[in-house]
Amino acid sequence: MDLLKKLWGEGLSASQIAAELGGITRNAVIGKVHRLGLSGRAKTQAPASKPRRKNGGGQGAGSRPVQSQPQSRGATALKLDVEAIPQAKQEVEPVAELVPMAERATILTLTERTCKWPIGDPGSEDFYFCGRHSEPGVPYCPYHCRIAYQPVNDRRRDRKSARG
DNA sequence: CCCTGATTCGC
DNA sequence: GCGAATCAGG
Repeated sequence: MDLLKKLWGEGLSASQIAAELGGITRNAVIGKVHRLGLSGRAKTQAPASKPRRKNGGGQGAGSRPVQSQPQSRGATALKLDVEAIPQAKQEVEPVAELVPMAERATILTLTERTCKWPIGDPGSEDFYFCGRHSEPGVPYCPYHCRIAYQPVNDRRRDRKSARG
């Protein structure tokens, strides 16, 4: 079965699907979705009267000088090990997590550049992802990067010293 | 700025 | 048929 069709049906965005499938761009996903005739989703643009190519009479799309752009588009697969994240979190002592509602992310809104640090109990309604900006390809925001990549021993030492 | 889908068009 | 480039909207 076409995973693409499935995911699209699930309501995932094109970029999310592209990341999920890996190796393809969101353009490819959209293009395919269109060809499959699945495009009609929660249409954001009802009026189909949107003349593209403000260029004029040229071939707007196909004739751009693609030269210094071999494949460094958005083709990077997300490949986020979401399942591994909660486990890593267990090693972290209760951090005072507090992400503004506006910045929070759900599994559906994570992208290459959103922090995927899980907050709250997975499965609960209070569960969400940090969602703050991270460098493209980097799973966490700077703040959570420090936590995530900090040696476990360091964290434990930190805690032990508090006991006495 | 970042993201979204839509469209066009060379391959 | 595929997908990159481009566009347009949020």
